[in-house]
Amino acid sequence: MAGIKEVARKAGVSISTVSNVMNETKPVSPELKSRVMEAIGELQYAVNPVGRGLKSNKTNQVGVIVPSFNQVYFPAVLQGIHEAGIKYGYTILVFETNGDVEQEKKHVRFLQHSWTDGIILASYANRENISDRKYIRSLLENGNRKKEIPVVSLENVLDPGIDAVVIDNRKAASTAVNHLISLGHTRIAHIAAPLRFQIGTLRLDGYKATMHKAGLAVEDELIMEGDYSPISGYHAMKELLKKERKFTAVFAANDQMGIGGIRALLDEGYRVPEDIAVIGIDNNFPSTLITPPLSSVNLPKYDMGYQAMHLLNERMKDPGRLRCVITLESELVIRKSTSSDGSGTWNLIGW
Amino acid sequence: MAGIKEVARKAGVSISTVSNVMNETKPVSPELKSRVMEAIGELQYAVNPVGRGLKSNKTNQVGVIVPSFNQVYFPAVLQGIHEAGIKYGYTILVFETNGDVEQEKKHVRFLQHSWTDGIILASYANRENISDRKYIRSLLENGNRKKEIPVVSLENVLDPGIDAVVIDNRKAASTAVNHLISLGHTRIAHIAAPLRFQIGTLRLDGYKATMHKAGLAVEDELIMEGDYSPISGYHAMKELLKKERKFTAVFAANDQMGIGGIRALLDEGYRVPEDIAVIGIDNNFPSTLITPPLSSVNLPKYDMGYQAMHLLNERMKDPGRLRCVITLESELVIRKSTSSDGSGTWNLIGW
DNA sequence: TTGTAAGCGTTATCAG
DNA sequence: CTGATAACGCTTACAA
Repeated sequence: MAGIKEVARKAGVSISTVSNVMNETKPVSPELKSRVMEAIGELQYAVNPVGRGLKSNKTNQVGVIVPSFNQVYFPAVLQGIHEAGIKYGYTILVFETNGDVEQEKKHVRFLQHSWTDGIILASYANRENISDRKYIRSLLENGNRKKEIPVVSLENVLDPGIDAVVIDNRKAASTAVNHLISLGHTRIAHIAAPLRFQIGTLRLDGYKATMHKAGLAVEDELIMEGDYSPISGYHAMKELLKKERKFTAVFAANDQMGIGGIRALLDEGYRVPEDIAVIGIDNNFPSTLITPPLSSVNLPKYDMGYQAMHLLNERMKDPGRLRCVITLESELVIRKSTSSDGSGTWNLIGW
Repeated sequence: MAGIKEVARKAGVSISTVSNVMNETKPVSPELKSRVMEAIGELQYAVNPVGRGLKSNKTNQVGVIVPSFNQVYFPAVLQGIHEAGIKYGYTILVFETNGDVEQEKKHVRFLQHSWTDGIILASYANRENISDRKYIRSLLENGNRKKEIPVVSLENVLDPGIDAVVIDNRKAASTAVNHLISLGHTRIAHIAAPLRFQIGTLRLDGYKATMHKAGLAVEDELIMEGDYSPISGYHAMKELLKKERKFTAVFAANDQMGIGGIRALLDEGYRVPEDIAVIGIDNNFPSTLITPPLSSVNLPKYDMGYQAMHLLNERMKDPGRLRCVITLESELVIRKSTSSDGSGTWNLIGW
């Protein structure tokens, strides 16, 4: 693979002329331009991004940090990021944290030192935690001598100064709970997402507010905390079933826990939805495969990724830009885990 | 974020001394070493990989190109790659092709121009196709002026000269088919993976060979080609059901098509496995969620990724190394889609 | 053991 | 419009 020098030599021009042709930085006479183009073609020349990066202080790479590649959720987000990345000319460096904030910090520091142009971060940092708080501040004041590295947060508003792409978690929870209420349920339990995260507290808030609004009692006994995983939903449901208080419906803070919950109900001999109805949030394809398929609130996963990349691009173009939170819409999807009228088809497309 | 110069100034030494301390390239007196270390700590210095990359012609980045982030298969592979990448000091650039060879070529070319240190590639290129063949050759003879860029192929042996991590596809198919035969099936249909790829032909070969070996007839009428996707399995099964020839079992070349196939059977009123048994290959978690859960042949997805990264690392350390194909083991997993004795539990862990 | 200086491939400045 | 040259941050001969 040839370098700019070879091209210049072959075309009989200076390297600056080649550079100007490549980048259209300055006008070049048609004569020289065509000679350069020809040389480029013959030598299969392409700009070396490392050399350019050193000079321009830009790598055209963005780092993406997510808890897991293997959940059904983030792969879809990643698709959106990738697609938008192609559009805006960025390649994607991926990092998995396994939900460990220390790993997350390590990856962030690495990216900050790497002159990555930006970071998209689905963080597990906890604002209530002093050390995490310091880390979150560091996301704002990071950057090498030359420039700050912009960060876009996925799913939660990490800091008033950090851009974010989120959904209205209270509203999504409310949608789910209202659906259960509309079916006549009054005793509704909740399997919450981790309450040290915004997602957990906001969806819990939405659940409580909606219950109150409908004049229904919120009973702490009927709230169990999971960790997003199916197995945690399974155990949470088993715990709920041991309680004194009886319930006829469960709102799980995500589909994975909802699926685990349904498994627990079936294992204990309950019928879903006749005895106990279940709804989740996310609308992932596995939710359509189980029997009964899980009702859910659809989140625009692909779009979240796409918008995150878009937002990052905007900020990279204009660092002074006002900080911005993009809130995307969610939507109720009724399946048979709440209503026998609900859809029962498997989703066989897109995976 | 400080540069090497600031560190040198602060420590009162030359930049080469700082470099030597960082890289332990040459011995440095304890006196200076400690001064440098202190300066590094105070300034929070970390080597700038771009500058280093320009000089050393190494980026410590590997590109990973897969058909889709969103299938259940590759995310698990990606986890293995990521984990091994951390171990060996490489970060991961990801690219999605959507199964489009043109996109794949584009991404490969990009990586070759980027001075990526290596490429892990799950290719959709077709050796029978002239243009693809040329492309495959270019994987061998690529590289910039300074060095070749090693490629590790995932899942198929692209070229005798390219390292690969694969499974024994014939054997996996044979395992699946033998399982069906052991259950007494004699009329076994096959939903094949795309036959322009090795995976498709090898699994078909395994199917045919195993049938012959058991003295069973292979009937072309009972072989349908899918495209890996669940919906293609659905349609393939519908086609099979229209045939004159009847069958009592189906071997699908992957789980996704197997799932689609089961859906088709249920929609047409067949009982699985009583009327028709189904088995796939992959053993992905969604296969455990459907009713009846799909029997399968487990592929070591995580390990494939890990080994691919490992192999790439070996090659990067020693480009002259003999070319190598790593073949990983697969394993039968019996569920209720073939045998009512099979496992019926949902996999609630790891996703 | 330490420092000086060249050079990696590119862009940008500035003089012609 | 074109070309020579400095500079980006770092590593590495080579000189001291």
